[in-house]
Amino acid sequence: MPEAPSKPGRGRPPKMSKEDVLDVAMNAYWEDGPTAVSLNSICQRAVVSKPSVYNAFGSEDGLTCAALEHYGQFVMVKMLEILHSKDRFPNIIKRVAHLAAQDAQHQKGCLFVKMRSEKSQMGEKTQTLIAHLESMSRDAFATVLAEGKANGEWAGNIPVELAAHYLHAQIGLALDQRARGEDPTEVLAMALSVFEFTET
Amino acid sequence: MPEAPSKPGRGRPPKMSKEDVLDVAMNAYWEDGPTAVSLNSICQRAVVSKPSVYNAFGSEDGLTCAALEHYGQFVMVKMLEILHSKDRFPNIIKRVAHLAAQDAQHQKGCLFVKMRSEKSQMGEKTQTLIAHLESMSRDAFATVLAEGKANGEWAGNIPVELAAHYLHAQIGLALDQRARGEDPTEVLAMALSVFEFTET
DNA sequence: TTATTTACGTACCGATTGGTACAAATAAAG
DNA sequence: CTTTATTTGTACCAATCGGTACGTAAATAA
Repeated sequence: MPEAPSKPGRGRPPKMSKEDVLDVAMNAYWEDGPTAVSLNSICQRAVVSKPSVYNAFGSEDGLTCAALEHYGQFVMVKMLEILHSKDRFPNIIKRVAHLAAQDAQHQKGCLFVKMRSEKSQMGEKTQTLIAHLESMSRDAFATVLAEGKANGEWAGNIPVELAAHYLHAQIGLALDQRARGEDPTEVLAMALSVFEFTET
Repeated sequence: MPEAPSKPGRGRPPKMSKEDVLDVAMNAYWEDGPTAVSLNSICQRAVVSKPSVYNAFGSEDGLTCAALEHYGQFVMVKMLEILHSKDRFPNIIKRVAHLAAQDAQHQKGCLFVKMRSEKSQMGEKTQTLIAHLESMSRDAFATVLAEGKANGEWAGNIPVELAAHYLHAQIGLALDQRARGEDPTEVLAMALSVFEFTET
């Protein structure tokens, strides 16, 4: 009974672990690309029958959506933690840049970024979750920038909304570059230099 | 006889126009995404039989490769023309940014960028062409930057190689944003400001 | 006319897709 | 033990995928 002991249950005990399947699905989508991985292949990799997956997730959209939620909970949350930490503004920028450009976990890129770039091919629920994660991420960037501006740790000569959009886009670019095998370190540093330099 | 009158031909005259099919394929890949469009659907849209397409292009890889080449010849070339023009450096940057961020032709984004981000799912020949277009584009950026530096129209306080990589990446980001329905104008302007500002 | 060459349309191939019907298996509840 | 509830495994479904075999239409060459 690998699943939660929520109910002693009446029927045959489940052999499948929802968590295991989510791990397998998340990594498969993450590594090979969301549209390149079939539901069938996930069943094979997780050694689980298809009806079990449908019983647990309802549809392919349900599985991809759950896998993306899993990713948000266990991977993206680390970036949000940095953004919500009470560090100095330049340090937060530095730590976020390092996480995106250097951390070994994002060698394959970012599942969210990959799903977003193919969102038109994703299911309905997954598209909704993508939009939700997008606004959540952008809000977190905006908060950091607003605080940095209030504390005088950032010149703030750029509207907070635009700067947040910019930061979000540059981090996404770095993660996209890593997915392609590039090292985004220098390009990202160059992009983020607009927060350290002043106008002429 | 829609095809070139290269040879009076002996057998039955071709009904299919290679150029027409390439136009249809290019726009289909461009609009819906390269991996979202099947060879079958292209045959339907172009009102051409599958054996004709195979006769002309050999395989799906041959078709996608030819479509990307078509795109390079008729769309990407406009960017290269700007880069190779003998304009002043700031003007060239401005014109390139406008082409990527404002031009109506790139409302669907950029086929090259889309194929590159799904290159692992593309055929062998297509992957090779992607790499070729990539280095061609980066070389063009490097040339412009080197000339701008030589003419004193750009501070050049950044290595030309890195600056070219950066420009290439930012233009790609803008085109990716447009494909997602965003307006990249402000973000791109912010990214390119590193060429106009000086260090503190 | 006859033979040859070429491209066409149809109809098919095996593989794979997302999704499901159904019965055996296995537990608790009566 | 019987009933009921639940999950499993197998085996299937129609649709679509990339790719092809094959006979026919339509042109020139002889």
